[in-house]
Amino acid sequence: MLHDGFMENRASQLEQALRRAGVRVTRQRAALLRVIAASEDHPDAAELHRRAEAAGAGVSLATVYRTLTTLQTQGVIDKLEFQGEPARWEAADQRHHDHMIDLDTGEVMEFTNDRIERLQAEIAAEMGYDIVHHRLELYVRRRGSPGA
Amino acid sequence: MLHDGFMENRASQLEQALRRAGVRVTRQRAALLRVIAASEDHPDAAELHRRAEAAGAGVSLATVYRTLTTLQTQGVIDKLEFQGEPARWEAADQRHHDHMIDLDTGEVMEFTNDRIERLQAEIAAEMGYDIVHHRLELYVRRRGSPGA
DNA sequence: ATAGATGCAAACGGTTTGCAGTGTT
DNA sequence: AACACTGCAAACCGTTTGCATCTAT
Repeated sequence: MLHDGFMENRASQLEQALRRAGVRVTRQRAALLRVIAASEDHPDAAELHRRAEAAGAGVSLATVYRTLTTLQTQGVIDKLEFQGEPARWEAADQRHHDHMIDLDTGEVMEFTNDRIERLQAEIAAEMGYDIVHHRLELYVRRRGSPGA
Repeated sequence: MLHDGFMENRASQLEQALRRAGVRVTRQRAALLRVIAASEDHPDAAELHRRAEAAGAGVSLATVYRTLTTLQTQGVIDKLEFQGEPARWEAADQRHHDHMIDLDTGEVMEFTNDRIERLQAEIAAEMGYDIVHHRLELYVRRRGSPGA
Protein backbone atom coordinates (compact mmCIF):
# COMPACT_ATOMS: atom_id res chain seq x y z
CA MET A 1 0.00 0.00 0.00
CA LEU A 2 1.43 3.35 -1.08
CA HIS A 3 1.34 6.19 1.42
CA ASP A 4 -0.87 9.26 1.08
CA GLY A 5 1.95 11.70 0.42
CA PHE A 6 3.05 9.72 -2.57
CA MET A 7 -0.38 9.55 -4.13
CA GLU A 8 -1.07 13.18 -3.37
CA ASN A 9 2.14 14.02 -5.19
CA ARG A 10 1.26 11.77 -8.13
CA ALA A 11 -2.12 13.43 -8.44
CA SER A 12 -0.77 16.96 -8.45
CA GLN A 13 1.86 16.08 -11.03
CA LEU A 14 -0.97 14.91 -13.25
CA GLU A 15 -2.88 18.13 -12.65
CA GLN A 16 0.06 20.12 -13.99
CA ALA A 17 0.23 17.94 -17.06
CA LEU A 18 -3.49 18.32 -17.66
CA ARG A 19 -3.33 22.11 -17.34
CA ARG A 20 -0.42 22.13 -19.76
CA ALA A 21 -2.58 20.14 -22.18
CA GLY A 22 -5.27 22.81 -21.86
CA VAL A 23 -7.61 20.68 -19.74
CA ARG A 24 -9.22 22.53 -16.85
CA VAL A 25 -8.64 21.07 -13.43
CA THR A 26 -11.96 21.44 -11.71
CA ARG A 27 -12.77 20.48 -8.14
CA GLN A 28 -14.48 17.34 -9.50
CA ARG A 29 -11.56 16.32 -11.67
CA ALA A 30 -9.03 16.87 -8.92
CA ALA A 31 -11.13 14.70 -6.62
CA LEU A 32 -11.38 11.89 -9.16
CA LEU A 33 -7.68 12.04 -9.86
CA ARG A 34 -7.04 11.42 -6.18
CA VAL A 35 -9.57 8.62 -5.94
CA ILE A 36 -7.98 6.91 -8.92
CA ALA A 37 -4.44 7.37 -7.62
CA ALA A 38 -5.54 5.79 -4.34
CA SER A 39 -7.20 2.80 -6.01
CA GLU A 40 -5.10 -0.31 -6.29
CA ASP A 41 -7.92 -2.37 -7.76
CA HIS A 42 -9.96 -1.95 -10.95
CA PRO A 43 -13.11 0.03 -10.10
CA ASP A 44 -15.95 0.83 -12.51
CA ALA A 45 -17.56 4.26 -12.92
CA ALA A 46 -20.22 3.67 -10.27
CA GLU A 47 -17.60 2.55 -7.77
CA LEU A 48 -15.39 5.56 -8.49
CA HIS A 49 -18.44 7.76 -8.00
CA ARG A 50 -19.12 6.12 -4.64
CA ARG A 51 -15.51 6.58 -3.54
CA ALA A 52 -15.49 10.21 -4.62
CA GLU A 53 -18.72 10.85 -2.73
CA ALA A 54 -17.33 9.05 0.31
CA ALA A 55 -14.39 11.47 0.15
CA GLY A 56 -16.90 14.32 0.20
CA ALA A 57 -16.30 15.33 -3.41
CA GLY A 58 -19.76 16.21 -4.70
CA VAL A 59 -19.59 14.91 -8.26
CA SER A 60 -22.42 13.73 -10.45
CA LEU A 61 -22.23 10.34 -12.15
CA ALA A 62 -22.45 12.07 -15.54
CA THR A 63 -19.33 14.03 -14.70
CA VAL A 64 -17.57 10.88 -13.59
CA TYR A 65 -18.23 9.39 -17.02
CA ARG A 66 -17.16 12.55 -18.82
CA THR A 67 -14.03 12.83 -16.72
CA LEU A 68 -13.05 9.21 -17.32
CA THR A 69 -13.28 9.77 -21.06
CA THR A 70 -11.20 12.92 -20.77
CA LEU A 71 -8.52 11.27 -18.65
CA GLN A 72 -8.37 8.35 -21.03
CA THR A 73 -7.89 10.70 -23.97
CA GLN A 74 -5.10 12.37 -22.02
CA GLY A 75 -3.48 9.00 -21.52
CA VAL A 76 -3.82 9.18 -17.75
CA ILE A 77 -6.03 6.11 -17.32
CA ASP A 78 -6.85 2.92 -19.22
CA LYS A 79 -10.24 1.39 -19.81
CA LEU A 80 -10.75 -2.31 -19.21
CA GLU A 81 -13.74 -4.14 -20.65
CA PHE A 82 -14.09 -7.64 -19.28
CA GLN A 83 -16.78 -10.13 -20.27
CA GLY A 84 -19.99 -8.16 -20.34
CA GLU A 85 -19.42 -6.39 -17.01
CA PRO A 86 -19.39 -2.57 -16.82
CA ALA A 87 -16.09 -0.99 -17.89
CA ARG A 88 -13.37 -0.77 -15.25
CA TRP A 89 -10.51 1.70 -15.04
CA GLU A 90 -6.90 1.75 -13.91
CA ALA A 91 -4.13 4.33 -13.70
CA ALA A 92 -2.00 4.28 -16.86
CA ASP A 93 1.32 5.21 -15.30
CA GLN A 94 2.35 1.60 -14.75
CA ARG A 95 4.24 -0.59 -17.23
CA HIS A 96 2.13 -2.54 -19.70
CA HIS A 97 0.49 -5.69 -18.42
CA ASP A 98 -2.34 -8.10 -19.19
CA HIS A 99 -5.12 -9.40 -16.95
CA MET A 100 -6.15 -12.66 -15.40
CA ILE A 101 -9.68 -12.85 -13.97
CA ASP A 102 -10.67 -15.39 -11.30
CA LEU A 103 -14.13 -16.53 -12.39
CA ASP A 104 -15.12 -17.56 -8.88
CA THR A 105 -14.05 -14.48 -6.95
CA GLY A 106 -14.04 -11.80 -9.66
CA GLU A 107 -10.51 -10.91 -8.58
CA VAL A 108 -8.39 -9.28 -11.29
CA MET A 109 -4.65 -10.03 -11.33
CA GLU A 110 -2.00 -8.52 -13.54
CA PHE A 111 0.84 -10.22 -15.36
CA THR A 112 3.35 -9.60 -18.13
CA ASN A 113 5.14 -11.89 -20.52
CA ASP A 114 7.62 -10.52 -23.02
CA ARG A 115 7.58 -13.62 -25.14
CA ILE A 116 3.85 -13.37 -25.69
CA GLU A 117 4.22 -9.69 -26.55
CA ARG A 118 6.89 -10.51 -29.11
CA LEU A 119 4.92 -13.34 -30.65
CA GLN A 120 1.91 -11.08 -31.08
CA ALA A 121 3.96 -8.50 -32.92
CA GLU A 122 5.40 -11.23 -35.16
CA ILE A 123 1.98 -12.58 -36.03
CA ALA A 124 0.67 -9.16 -36.96
CA ALA A 125 3.82 -8.36 -38.95
CA GLU A 126 3.57 -11.61 -40.90
CA MET A 127 0.09 -10.63 -41.98
CA GLY A 128 1.24 -7.13 -42.91
CA TYR A 129 -0.13 -5.25 -39.91
CA ASP A 130 1.11 -3.14 -37.00
CA ILE A 131 -0.49 -3.64 -33.60
CA VAL A 132 -2.16 -0.50 -32.27
CA HIS A 133 -3.17 -2.15 -29.04
CA HIS A 134 -4.21 -5.56 -27.87
CA ARG A 135 -6.16 -7.33 -25.22
CA LEU A 136 -5.18 -10.54 -23.52
CA GLU A 137 -7.36 -11.85 -20.75
CA LEU A 138 -7.18 -15.21 -19.02
CA TYR A 139 -10.39 -16.29 -17.33
CA VAL A 140 -9.27 -18.78 -14.72
CA ARG A 141 -10.20 -20.91 -11.76
CA ARG A 142 -7.95 -21.97 -8.88
CA ARG A 143 -6.27 -25.21 -9.79
CA GLY A 144 -8.22 -28.16 -8.51
CA SER A 145 -11.28 -26.14 -7.52
CA PRO A 146 -14.67 -27.67 -8.41
CA GLY A 147 -16.17 -26.36 -11.68
CA ALA A 148 -19.03 -23.84 -11.18
CA MET B 1 -17.00 -20.57 -49.93
CA LEU B 2 -18.61 -23.81 -48.78
CA HIS B 3 -21.46 -25.20 -50.85
CA ASP B 4 -25.08 -25.30 -49.74
CA GLY B 5 -25.27 -29.07 -49.39
CA PHE B 6 -22.44 -29.05 -46.91
CA MET B 7 -23.94 -26.35 -44.73
CA GLU B 8 -27.37 -27.89 -44.91
CA ASN B 9 -25.84 -31.13 -43.71
CA ARG B 10 -23.96 -29.38 -40.91
CA ALA B 11 -27.13 -27.71 -39.74
CA SER B 12 -29.18 -30.90 -39.62
CA GLN B 13 -26.43 -32.70 -37.73
CA LEU B 14 -26.67 -29.97 -35.12
CA GLU B 15 -30.45 -30.31 -34.97
CA GLN B 16 -30.09 -33.96 -34.04
CA ALA B 17 -27.60 -33.09 -31.34
CA LEU B 18 -29.91 -30.42 -29.96
CA ARG B 19 -32.91 -32.76 -29.88
CA ARG B 20 -30.77 -35.32 -28.11
CA ALA B 21 -29.91 -32.65 -25.55
CA GLY B 22 -33.63 -32.07 -25.03
CA VAL B 23 -33.72 -28.73 -26.83
CA ARG B 24 -36.72 -28.27 -29.12
CA VAL B 25 -35.89 -27.53 -32.71
CA THR B 26 -38.45 -24.96 -33.71
CA ARG B 27 -38.84 -23.39 -37.13
CA GLN B 28 -37.04 -20.28 -35.81
CA ARG B 29 -34.11 -22.21 -34.39
CA ALA B 30 -33.69 -24.31 -37.51
CA ALA B 31 -33.63 -21.13 -39.59
CA LEU B 32 -31.03 -19.49 -37.37
CA LEU B 33 -28.88 -22.62 -37.40
CA ARG B 34 -28.79 -22.41 -41.21
CA VAL B 35 -28.07 -18.71 -41.24
CA ILE B 36 -25.17 -19.22 -38.84
CA ALA B 37 -23.79 -22.19 -40.77
CA ALA B 38 -23.85 -20.08 -43.93
CA SER B 39 -22.07 -17.12 -42.31
CA GLU B 40 -18.34 -16.97 -42.82
CA ASP B 41 -18.02 -13.62 -41.07
CA HIS B 42 -18.83 -12.56 -37.50
CA PRO B 43 -22.38 -11.15 -37.47
CA ASP B 44 -24.13 -9.58 -34.47
CA ALA B 45 -27.69 -10.37 -33.34
CA ALA B 46 -29.28 -7.65 -35.46
CA GLU B 47 -27.43 -8.84 -38.56
CA LEU B 48 -28.42 -12.46 -37.95
CA HIS B 49 -32.00 -11.30 -37.56
CA ARG B 50 -31.79 -9.46 -40.88
CA ARG B 51 -30.33 -12.51 -42.62
CA ALA B 52 -32.97 -14.80 -41.16
CA GLU B 53 -35.72 -12.42 -42.27
CA ALA B 54 -34.14 -12.18 -45.72
CA ALA B 55 -34.35 -15.96 -45.87
CA GLY B 56 -38.05 -15.65 -45.10
CA ALA B 57 -37.76 -17.06 -41.60
CA GLY B 58 -40.14 -14.94 -39.55
CA VAL B 59 -38.27 -14.63 -36.27
CA SER B 60 -38.47 -11.89 -33.69
CA LEU B 61 -35.33 -10.19 -32.47
CA ALA B 62 -36.11 -11.36 -28.93
CA THR B 63 -36.08 -14.95 -30.14
CA VAL B 64 -32.81 -14.37 -31.94
CA TYR B 65 -31.27 -13.28 -28.63
CA ARG B 66 -32.80 -16.18 -26.72
CA THR B 67 -31.69 -18.65 -29.37
CA LEU B 68 -28.13 -17.34 -29.40
CA THR B 69 -27.92 -17.82 -25.66
CA THR B 70 -29.31 -21.34 -25.98
CA LEU B 71 -26.93 -22.31 -28.77
CA GLN B 72 -24.01 -20.91 -26.82
CA THR B 73 -24.99 -22.97 -23.79
CA GLN B 74 -25.16 -26.02 -26.05
CA GLY B 75 -21.66 -25.25 -27.25
CA VAL B 76 -22.78 -24.72 -30.83
CA ILE B 77 -21.68 -21.10 -31.15
CA ASP B 78 -19.20 -18.73 -29.52
CA LYS B 79 -19.80 -15.15 -28.44
CA LEU B 80 -17.27 -12.48 -29.37
CA GLU B 81 -17.21 -9.16 -27.58
CA PHE B 82 -14.91 -6.66 -29.24
CA GLN B 83 -14.26 -3.13 -28.01
CA GLY B 84 -17.62 -1.73 -27.08
CA GLU B 85 -19.41 -2.92 -30.22
CA PRO B 86 -22.47 -5.21 -29.97
CA ALA B 87 -21.61 -8.88 -29.42
CA ARG B 88 -20.81 -10.94 -32.51
CA TRP B 89 -21.19 -14.68 -32.99
CA GLU B 90 -19.43 -17.48 -34.81
CA ALA B 91 -19.96 -21.22 -35.28
CA ALA B 92 -18.03 -23.18 -32.64
CA ASP B 93 -17.25 -26.22 -34.75
CA GLN B 94 -13.91 -24.84 -35.93
CA ARG B 95 -10.59 -25.30 -34.17
CA HIS B 96 -9.70 -22.72 -31.55
CA HIS B 97 -8.40 -19.40 -32.82
CA ASP B 98 -7.90 -15.80 -31.77
CA HIS B 99 -8.90 -12.57 -33.51
CA MET B 100 -7.20 -9.65 -35.17
CA ILE B 101 -9.35 -6.58 -35.85
CA ASP B 102 -8.42 -4.02 -38.52
CA LEU B 103 -9.23 -0.69 -36.88
CA ASP B 104 -9.67 1.07 -40.22
CA THR B 105 -11.94 -1.41 -41.99
CA GLY B 106 -13.53 -3.28 -39.07
CA GLU B 107 -12.47 -6.53 -40.74
CA VAL B 108 -12.02 -9.45 -38.34
CA MET B 109 -9.31 -11.99 -39.14
CA GLU B 110 -8.54 -15.24 -37.37
CA PHE B 111 -5.21 -16.69 -36.37
CA THR B 112 -3.73 -19.35 -34.13
CA ASN B 113 -0.40 -19.67 -32.41
CA ASP B 114 0.42 -22.71 -30.35
CA ARG B 115 3.33 -21.07 -28.61
CA ILE B 116 1.13 -18.29 -27.29
CA GLU B 117 -1.42 -20.84 -26.13
CA ARG B 118 1.27 -22.77 -24.29
CA LEU B 119 2.72 -19.66 -22.67
CA GLN B 120 -0.70 -18.66 -21.41
CA ALA B 121 -1.22 -22.03 -19.77
CA GLU B 122 2.21 -21.80 -18.17
CA ILE B 123 1.55 -18.36 -16.75
CA ALA B 124 -1.74 -19.44 -15.22
CA ALA B 125 -0.19 -22.63 -13.85
CA GLU B 126 2.66 -20.71 -12.23
CA MET B 127 0.12 -18.64 -10.36
CA GLY B 128 -1.83 -21.72 -9.34
CA TYR B 129 -4.72 -21.44 -11.78
CA ASP B 130 -6.29 -23.36 -14.65
CA ILE B 131 -7.49 -21.42 -17.69
CA VAL B 132 -11.22 -21.81 -18.30
CA HIS B 133 -11.11 -19.68 -21.41
CA HIS B 134 -9.21 -16.71 -22.69
CA ARG B 135 -9.44 -13.82 -25.04
CA LEU B 136 -6.67 -12.52 -27.24
CA GLU B 137 -7.44 -9.72 -29.63
CA LEU B 138 -5.00 -7.70 -31.70
CA TYR B 139 -6.29 -4.32 -32.81
CA VAL B 140 -4.22 -3.48 -35.84
CA ARG B 141 -3.64 -1.17 -38.77
CA ARG B 142 -2.10 -2.07 -42.15
CA ARG B 143 1.63 -1.58 -41.94
CA GLY B 144 2.64 1.85 -43.11
CA SER B 145 -0.91 3.22 -43.22
CA PRO B 146 -1.41 6.75 -41.81
CA GLY B 147 -2.57 6.80 -38.16
CA ALA B 148 -6.24 7.76 -37.66
C1' DA C 1 -14.60 37.65 -20.15
C1' DT C 2 -15.29 33.41 -22.09
C1' DA C 3 -14.63 28.86 -23.47
C1' DG C 4 -15.23 24.94 -21.29
C1' DA C 5 -17.16 22.09 -17.34
C1' DT C 6 -21.12 20.72 -14.49
C1' DG C 7 -25.79 18.79 -12.94
C1' DC C 8 -30.01 17.26 -14.04
C1' DA C 9 -33.04 14.52 -16.33
C1' DA C 10 -34.13 12.61 -20.45
C1' DA C 11 -32.53 9.66 -24.26
C1' DC C 12 -29.81 5.91 -26.04
C1' DG C 13 -28.73 1.16 -27.65
C1' DG C 14 -28.03 -3.43 -26.93
C1' DT C 15 -30.07 -6.89 -24.42
C1' DT C 16 -33.44 -9.16 -21.24
C1' DT C 17 -37.95 -10.31 -19.50
C1' DG C 18 -43.21 -10.96 -18.08
C1' DC C 19 -47.00 -12.57 -19.95
C1' DA C 20 -50.43 -14.60 -22.85
C1' DG C 21 -50.64 -17.52 -26.65
C1' DT C 22 -48.42 -21.18 -29.75
C1' DG C 23 -46.18 -25.40 -31.35
C1' DT C 24 -42.73 -29.37 -30.64
C1' DT C 25 -42.15 -33.53 -28.54
C1' DA D 1 -51.42 -33.19 -23.36
C1' DA D 2 -47.64 -30.93 -21.37
C1' DC D 3 -44.38 -27.86 -21.24
C1' DA D 4 -40.91 -25.44 -23.79
C1' DC D 5 -40.84 -21.76 -26.96
C1' DT D 6 -42.45 -17.45 -29.28
C1' DG D 7 -43.89 -12.51 -30.04
C1' DC D 8 -44.86 -8.29 -28.22
C1' DA D 9 -43.96 -4.51 -25.57
C1' DA D 10 -42.10 -2.91 -21.61
C1' DA D 11 -38.13 -2.90 -18.60
C1' DC D 12 -33.16 -2.92 -17.91
C1' DC D 13 -28.62 -1.04 -17.25
C1' DG D 14 -24.52 1.13 -18.40
C1' DT D 15 -23.52 5.09 -20.73
C1' DT D 16 -24.27 9.49 -23.36
C1' DT D 17 -26.33 13.96 -24.22
C1' DG D 18 -29.11 18.63 -24.49
C1' DC D 19 -29.55 22.44 -22.06
C1' DA D 20 -29.25 26.01 -18.64
C1' DT D 21 -25.97 27.35 -15.28
C1' DC D 22 -21.54 27.77 -13.25
C1' DT D 23 -16.29 28.36 -13.04
C1' DA D 24 -11.20 27.84 -14.06
C1' DT D 25 -8.31 30.22 -16.68
